[in-house]
Amino acid sequence: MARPEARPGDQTRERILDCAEALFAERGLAGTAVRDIARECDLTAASLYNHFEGKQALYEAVLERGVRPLLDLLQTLSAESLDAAADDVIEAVMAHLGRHPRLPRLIQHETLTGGAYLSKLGRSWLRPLIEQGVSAMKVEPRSPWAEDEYPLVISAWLHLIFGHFTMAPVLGVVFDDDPLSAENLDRQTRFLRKLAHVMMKARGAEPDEFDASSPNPAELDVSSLKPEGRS
Amino acid sequence: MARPEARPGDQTRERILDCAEALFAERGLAGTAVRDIARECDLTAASLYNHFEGKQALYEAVLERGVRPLLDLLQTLSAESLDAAADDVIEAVMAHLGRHPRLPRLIQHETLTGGAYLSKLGRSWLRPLIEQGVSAMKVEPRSPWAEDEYPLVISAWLHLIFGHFTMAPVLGVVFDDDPLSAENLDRQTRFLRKLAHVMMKARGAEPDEFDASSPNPAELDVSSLKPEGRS
DNA sequence: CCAAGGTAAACGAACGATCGTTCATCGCGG
DNA sequence: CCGCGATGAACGATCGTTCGTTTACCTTGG
Repeated sequence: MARPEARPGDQTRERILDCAEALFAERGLAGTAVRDIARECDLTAASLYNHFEGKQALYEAVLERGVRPLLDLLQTLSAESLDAAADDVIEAVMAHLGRHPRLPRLIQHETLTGGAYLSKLGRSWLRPLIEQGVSAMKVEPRSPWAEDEYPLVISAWLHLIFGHFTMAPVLGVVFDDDPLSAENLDRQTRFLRKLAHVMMKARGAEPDEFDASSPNPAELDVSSLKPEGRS
Repeated sequence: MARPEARPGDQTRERILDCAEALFAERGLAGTAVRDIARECDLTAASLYNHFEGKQALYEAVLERGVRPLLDLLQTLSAESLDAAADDVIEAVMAHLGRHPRLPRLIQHETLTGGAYLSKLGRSWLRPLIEQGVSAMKVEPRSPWAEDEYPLVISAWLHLIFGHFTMAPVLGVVFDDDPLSAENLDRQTRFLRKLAHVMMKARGAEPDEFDASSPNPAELDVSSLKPEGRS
């Protein structure tokens, strides 16, 4: 049997990654000093260079280690059932992010600062996610959404799920309650499930009142769509 | 005659704020050097200290100048008609942010790094926004949402609108198209208007269909999150 | 009308602190 | 005894900020 934990080096490496992830998620790449990471895991800055080539390499290792499991999770979900119920995806993703609440912040930092890792992030992670979501929507097309709106719907879900984590600090101030507590995460998950039902299963109802079911909404003039004024 | 442009000082000050806003929104506070800001507006770092007390003061001035008009806009909207149609709010906010696309990024940076300005941001800006949204929802209660879900609904709209801007860089990579172009901003605005109709005007319908199929351990104390602090 | 004086703003130079990184050395387990 | 990993010291670069000086313009007294 290969001893699974016989390599203390990797153990140290993992510990460094943990501390770096915490600080990078909180302060971003530029706001985190190598010496701070070292101090956080009872090391010296020089020691980190025995395990990583430099600050940038450490940063990308943190991102890679964080993003990979999420990517795997989504692939697993789509493999099990292509028309995986939105419920299950929401449940699984929220549970995963609840266990790794720093990940959305890491990704949001990288997105905002537009680092070198951003294009890889978009192409190898977000693009398949969106494509997968779009094709899942095509399986069950009875929804108020036109096919060219599917990417917007999936992007909206990205915003809804990630926003709960990236906005958590300021929402915590507003509600005087931590949005990332187990209780509130569960609450948000149930809310998103309900929202999914409202969004997807909504009766076509009277879309005519609002949208003339034009297949090409690009030609509509926004200012002309004033469905109701106060009377 | 008082010459209207007899004060080049304020003009310079405004130019500094412009450059600082651009760099802070792109790289964050820690990632932006005072010398970079100075170079951007053809000045020397030393000159900036004739107009601002320091880097932190400049940063907060940028935030203040950016947030204030948005706050005013929302107050104006709620003043005109308390039950201001969600359509109008979406339209106005998206138009404003489209004209100031750096603002959501500034706020997101501040939220992520949790600077000193965050609590003021939450209390004086986001809190009234959410309270205003919640009370607007109470005016027209025919919607699938329970009253204790109103804060979640408003927060969701925050995520939907801000997300489009903060995620723009990575979404641009995915779709190979700038989400902040006039065309795509218009498209997103129309999408959000439609989503508002789907969310608000949807049949209250059968939540039983949803709750019954839910493997969720019943409804815990959903009323625990405080929609309003006072009691 | 001009000269003297005052003031705000821009600048080059420099400060100490901290940044990421390198390197020679040391300690310790296999 | 060998070798990996932790270390303190030190490097040049860059950070935010300060200082003394210069420049340009406005006011004011004669």
